[in-house]
Amino acid sequence: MASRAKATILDIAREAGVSKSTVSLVLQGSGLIRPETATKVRKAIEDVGYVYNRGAANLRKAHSNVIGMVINDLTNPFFAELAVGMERVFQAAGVVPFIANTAENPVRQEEVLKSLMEQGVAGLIVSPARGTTPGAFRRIETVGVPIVFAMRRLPDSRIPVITPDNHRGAVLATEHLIRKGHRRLAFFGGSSDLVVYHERLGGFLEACETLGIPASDRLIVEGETGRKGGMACLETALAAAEPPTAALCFNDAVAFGVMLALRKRGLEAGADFAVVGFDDVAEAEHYSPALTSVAVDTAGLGERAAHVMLKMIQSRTTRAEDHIGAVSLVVRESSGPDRNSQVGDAA
Amino acid sequence: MASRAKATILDIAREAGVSKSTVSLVLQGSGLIRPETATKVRKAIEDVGYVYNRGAANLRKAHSNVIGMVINDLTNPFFAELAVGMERVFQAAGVVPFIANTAENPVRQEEVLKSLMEQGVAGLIVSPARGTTPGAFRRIETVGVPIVFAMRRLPDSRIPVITPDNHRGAVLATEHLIRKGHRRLAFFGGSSDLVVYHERLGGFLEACETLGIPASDRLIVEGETGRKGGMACLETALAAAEPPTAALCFNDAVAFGVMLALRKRGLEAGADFAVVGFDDVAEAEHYSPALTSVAVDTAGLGERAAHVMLKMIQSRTTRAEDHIGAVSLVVRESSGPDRNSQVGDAA
DNA sequence: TTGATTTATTGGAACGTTCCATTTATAGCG
DNA sequence: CGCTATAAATGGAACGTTCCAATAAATCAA
Repeated sequence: MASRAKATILDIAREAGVSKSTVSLVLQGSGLIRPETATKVRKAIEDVGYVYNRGAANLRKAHSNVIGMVINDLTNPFFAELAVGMERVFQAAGVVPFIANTAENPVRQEEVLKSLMEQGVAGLIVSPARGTTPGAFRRIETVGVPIVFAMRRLPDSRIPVITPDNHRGAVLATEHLIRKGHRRLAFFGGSSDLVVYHERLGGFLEACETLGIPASDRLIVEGETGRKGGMACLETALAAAEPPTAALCFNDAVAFGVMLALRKRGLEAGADFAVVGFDDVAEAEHYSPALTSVAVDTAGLGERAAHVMLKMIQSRTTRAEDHIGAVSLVVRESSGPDRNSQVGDAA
Repeated sequence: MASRAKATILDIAREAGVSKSTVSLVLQGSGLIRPETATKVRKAIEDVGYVYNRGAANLRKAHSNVIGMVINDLTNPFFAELAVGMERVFQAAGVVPFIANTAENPVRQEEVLKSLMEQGVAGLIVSPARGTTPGAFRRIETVGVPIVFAMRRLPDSRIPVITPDNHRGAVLATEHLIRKGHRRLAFFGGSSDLVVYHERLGGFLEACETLGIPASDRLIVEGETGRKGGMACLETALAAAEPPTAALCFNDAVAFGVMLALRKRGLEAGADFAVVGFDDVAEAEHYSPALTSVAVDTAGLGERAAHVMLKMIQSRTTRAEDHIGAVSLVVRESSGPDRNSQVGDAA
């Protein structure tokens, strides 16, 4: 069964008693070949244990069927969900997505992108690593391979972006807290080298402004974007002279950290301190107390990104519109009313 | 800067005034070329916006630098951690891992494997989807591409496996529960089409046997391997005439589900019902109550798998030893003593 | 029958690399 | 100087496909 050297189209041709061209046609499912011949060829393919060499094929065809997904943190369930959404639509389109992880490391990202390009991908969907330099994608752009950014954008680049409406999400969440009677609010986590950070913080500030929370009653604590960062933020905040009674967190991971730190101090999220997260990962619903969070329809954004990519490939363009996904606030237990206030209306 | 058609080695040669062979040598970092020439060539490479065509190169070289990681469920943080461990060692070896998700779907797995093979991967690390047919990898084996299984094995295959010591882990966990005074024990979640299931269940049963828990006091509830499955298991168990007071769960996800269901009934894990998980995902430590679990050193297993793979590639063999990773029980809050028993010693 | 048309099949050049066997230039030695 | 040894650069064949143009075989119209 298993011949030593790997079988090629010529081996199949010999085995089936036809020409290599015929085999190639069969491989591509051309309707030009007589059904009986096709069957004969297919049998030969099976017999010699052939595996198609896409590299060789691409040498002639120029258009490959693989696209690269470059993700900055696979261990964040958020990005895994995003990947899953994309896969769904790519699979249907007969495109194979290869995922690569950059672990939030620009150098690693550079390597990964290089490798993907060398492999001849038809397109790239990227959630850029923090600290990506503005020129990191210029090379790829000039070559003409379509790129779309997912979830994160770079300061000023012409590359299309698929992202949730961060500003609006933050506004919704902040309004919710204020309506619950909170008057001293904090924004926890994230750092200003991320564009998303400015968008979310911007929404927070705007809502404060609109609903009359003076700057002196707002506390902004930058920090890491994981659980640890959230814990640190809470400690910092509670050490303040007039500590806040509620916080909007940069993302759910930070929120989980905050809740953890509260519990360590014998306080409970919701009753003693209101916490709102961002992203609404699956875990949020199952936490205790369940986390109020801004739902961004992660898988949906993934699908959208994939669609945009397919369209770009098809129309051989490198430009596309940005897409800002709708968001909604999912109110759960972690965002109770201010215990000292008598307002607390329903959502 | 950006020429229309994509630049090849010949364009560089023309630009730099050398032959294509020289360019090729430079590309491979050969020491045979004069440093000044190399510099000249490198400049030309930059100028024409060249991207290396690995497909064409592999046509001659036969050995590629990419390996495929095929993972059955990316959204399970457990597998993401595994992937991260692998990436660490591959990166150091100059190998690029491409990750593909099968979403626990054998058909999808088939497609993904085919694609990876066509791409000419040097090796494959696979955590097979549930329901994988025994013959699914025969094709790849006969071609001679090295495969290693991670975390899961197939009923009888000669493919090397990297897996934690599931049996021992289950024994440790079960002994722990019995020492805490529990006498009616349950095993929750998983199903018998998974080899892991039999290993873990086997450890559970052995420990029960050894420490004198009669079969009549053991309850085995199969179920899905996620949160939902865990919730269902608990309901089933509590409906029994003589419900168990403690459970070893197939994995942490099931355990989280059980804890959730307990909370819904106003019970607390640890105080009212002991719960032990398996895998010790990062989340376990941060849950409330913190989950007692069998730690399997996920990232370590990933690294090990990657090392085995590299060795196989290097020695062009398709065989390697299995590797059973050490496990340890991490005792946290979710596994309290039986409230009706007076035993409850320390770990 | 002949020529035109359709249906199946085929040879060969091209794709962008690598690598062997050569060639050319440079240096070393007596 | 001539000769060999070493260093640097090069041409050409090969890798496994695709696809165009060409051929061969079968069918049809007149």
